[in-house]
This record gives sequence, C-alpha cells and structure tokens, in this order.
Amino acid sequence: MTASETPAGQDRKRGSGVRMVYELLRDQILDLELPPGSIVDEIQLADRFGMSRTPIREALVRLAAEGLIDTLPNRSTMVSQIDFANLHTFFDALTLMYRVTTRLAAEYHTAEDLDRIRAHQRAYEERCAAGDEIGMIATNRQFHQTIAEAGRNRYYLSLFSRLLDEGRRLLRLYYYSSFEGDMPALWLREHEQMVTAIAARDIGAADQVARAHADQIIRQIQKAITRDRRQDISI
Amino acid sequence: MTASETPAGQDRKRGSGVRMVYELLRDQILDLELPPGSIVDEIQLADRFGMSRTPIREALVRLAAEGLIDTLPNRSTMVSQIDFANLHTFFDALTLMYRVTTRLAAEYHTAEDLDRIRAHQRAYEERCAAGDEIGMIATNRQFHQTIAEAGRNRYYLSLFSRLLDEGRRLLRLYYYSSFEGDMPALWLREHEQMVTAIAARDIGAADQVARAHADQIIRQIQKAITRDRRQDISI
DNA sequence: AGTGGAATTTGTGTCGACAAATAAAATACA
DNA sequence: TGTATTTTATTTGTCGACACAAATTCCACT
Repeated sequence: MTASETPAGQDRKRGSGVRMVYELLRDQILDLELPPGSIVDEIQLADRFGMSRTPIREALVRLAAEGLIDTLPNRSTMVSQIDFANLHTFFDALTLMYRVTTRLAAEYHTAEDLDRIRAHQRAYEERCAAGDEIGMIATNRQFHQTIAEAGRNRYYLSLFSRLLDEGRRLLRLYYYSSFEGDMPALWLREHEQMVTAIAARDIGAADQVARAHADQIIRQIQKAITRDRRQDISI
Repeated sequence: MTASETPAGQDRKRGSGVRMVYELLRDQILDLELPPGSIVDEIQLADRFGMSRTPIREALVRLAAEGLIDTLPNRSTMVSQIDFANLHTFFDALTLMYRVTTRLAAEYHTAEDLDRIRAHQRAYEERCAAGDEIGMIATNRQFHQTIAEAGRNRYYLSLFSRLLDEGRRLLRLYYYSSFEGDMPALWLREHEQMVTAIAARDIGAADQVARAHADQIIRQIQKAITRDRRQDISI
C-alpha cells in the first residue's frame, strides 16, 4: 500500500491517462516494486489513479502485448515471471543485439549521435562516482539505447530495448553491489572503448568490444545467480 | 464497403471478441485488404462486428503496439505505411533472423520439430504445384516460423514473426507472379537444403543456406520494387 | 467431522452514454 | 471575392453501470 504515491488528484489532459499508467506500471514492474507474480487489480489501480477502468485496461493490454504481465481470462492479471530456465536464450539475444547495434552505430552514426552517446557516458560516470546504483542502471541503459538509436534500425532497437528492460529486472534482483570486483570502473572503461570504436567507424572493433562487454555483463549476472542459488540451498 | 463479410451475428463467447477483432484486422492489414493509410474507424468496426467500441479499442491498442496501425491523438487511426526509405534495415534484420533462427534450429531441434518442419515444407510444395500464390505465401511463412520455434528462443521468434509479417505485406504488393525465373522451384530447393542442414545439425551449413535464401528473397523483392518504380516514372 | 452443492463475493468483459477535441461547414466581415 | 470567426458535425477518450465467470464461503446432509 505505502499510502498514495500518486499525484492522482489534478485533472490531467485528455489522452494522457493511458500513457501515464502504462509508464508508471512499467517502471514499477521493471524496478521490482511490483514483484513477479503479484496481482494487478484494475479496480484498485482505477481509484489509485483517480480514473475509470477503461484507460487502465488499455494500458494493461499494452503491457500484456510486451509480455510484462500475463492475463488469465476472466480472472486476475499478474506480473509475469522471470524465466530462469531459459535465461541462456536471453543472454544469447542480448549479446547479439549488443554486437549488432554497436556495429551499426559505428557505421551510421552522425556527429550529433556521438555527442548524445558521450553525454550519456558522462552521466553514467557521474552516477558511478556518486555511488548511485539506481542512477547507474538507468544511465547505463540510456547509454546503450542511444548507441542503438544511432544504428538506425528500428527492428533491432525495439528488440534491444525489450532486452534491456528485462535486464533491468535482473540487475535489480542482484544489484550492482553484489557483483565482484570494481564493476563500475570496468564497465566505464569498456564503454570508453565502445565510444572510441564507434567514433573511428571501426566496425570490427565495435563488434569485438560489444561482445566483450556483453560477455562481461552476462558472466557477472550468472555469478550472482549461482551464488544466490547456493545460499538458497544451504539454508 | 463490400457488404458485411463478417459472421458477426451470433453471440460469441465472453472474452473472445478482442482476439477475434485483432486477428481479423491483422490479417486484413497484412493482406493489404486494408491498404496502408486507410482510416480505421472504431464506430464502423463496432457495428460491423456487432459489439461495443470497448473491445474494438483494446484490439486497436494491441495492433498499435505492434506498429501495424498509427494512432494520432484525438483524431483518426490509420493503417501504418510501408517504410520504403528504410527498407534496407528491414532486409538487414530479416537476413540476420533467418540465419540465427536456422542456426539455433540446427542446434536444438527435436525429432518432432523436424517432422513439423517437413510437414510444412510438403504443404508449401503442394501449394506451389497447385499454383496457389496466397497459399504459397502462407505455407512459406509457416515453414520458417516452425524452424524458428525449433530454435527455442522467444526473443528471436517474436522479432522474426514481426519481420515475416511485414514481409507478407511486401510480397502481397508484388506477388510471386511478378518475380522472374522459376521462383517456387528455386525456393523449394533452398528449403530442402535448409532442412538437410538442420537435420544434420550442421550449424555452419544452416547459416550459409539461410543467408543464401535471405539474399535470394531480398534480391527478388528489390528487383520487383525497382521495376515497379521505373514504371511509375515512365508513366 | 467430512463432503457435495448452493449462495455469495470478487473482479473481469462489455455496454451505452457523455464530454472533450478536432475538422468541416457556415457565416460575418473587409 | 477572399479571409477570419463562429457554428456544427464527427470521432475519440472517459465514465459509471451491468452482466458474466471463477473463486470462495456457507450450509445441508451423510
């Protein structure tokens, strides 16, 4: 419950309700504020946001289309589970998208793209220095998304965005802090190499760096998971 | 108007309305029965299907999420345009997905998967023999989708499905008949090679055949497009 | 006390109606 | 006659209410 965390009150603009609910719910799901399996109740949401069920439902339809919630007919709808059994398919797709988008960025980026990418990199650096883990996850995501946008392929961009979202849920589960070594500094260095390769339009180097970065991330997540699982067993 | 092509009449089951509208509209869009740019009117659809606007809207939200329709706020919603300017990004993604899914199928397929794939291949062969172009498009799509399913990666599968859908629109524009040479026979041979490579679990061969197949398809489509464009100019 | 079945509760699926926003038509004015 | 402004019309966005289905509770009966 945590009281009403929503501004709710004011009269919002006409078509804004759906997007607002969609984005807030999406963030709550990805940040695990709504953990996998939790029930999403239309009526409850309706009077939490101070609107009717219709716009709520449309937001839910959209979330369902993206696989973030599961709707069982005539009965409740719940936040979708994280599919640990097929995690390797996630890693596989994530790696490929890292590589492809970085390659394309090296090929097609403009000067403005590069500025944006560097700006996000600096933002990430700053969040690292501040030790702000939530900010680190957010700026890291933005950095890679901007690279993908510079690649100018909406098909890759949409799949990559979806993968980054799912990754956000995973990262939330295990937090940066649980990773070993000086992760932020390492990622920062890899990001720098990525930017260098893109700026030089060196496709081969971009591919190689992206692959290494993906491997690095995946290894960290897997380590965190196995460590976590071991603890589960030992209890 | 073409009269009422919908069964509409009977009392349908409780949660079935949305899916029904979604699927029919989706098919009509991909078959160009609803050409790009045509206006989609909620009220018209509502009494065509004999239901209220609410389920119609939910179907439209889903279609919009998949990029098949564009909704301008407070005003009409229309079937999305085919983006000829960025067609190369489509081809790029399509080629990659052909390769990746075929590779994974070679790696992970089961005996049942192979049976299914072969069944679809036979169906395609049959449609070719019958000269049924619509059936050819449908069975060809099913063949490749089944291969992707055998690869067991839902991320690739969903992107690939989306790409195959968009491809369906393109093929409808230019039809098989406008392609040169003995296309069906050629594709049939390539499909055979694909199945052989998958069955042999030869990942390298699967990749190579998939890539060749993709190249072949893309070349045909491009030829059809340029030919079409030339005609436009000459008129 | 345990089990089968009827009533109640809870929450979704659908409806018809209204309000807001935009486009089109009509009107006034120079 | 051409342009600015008001009026009308059309279509979307939202609402509150009701119908239906599943889950739960309650109750009778053994």
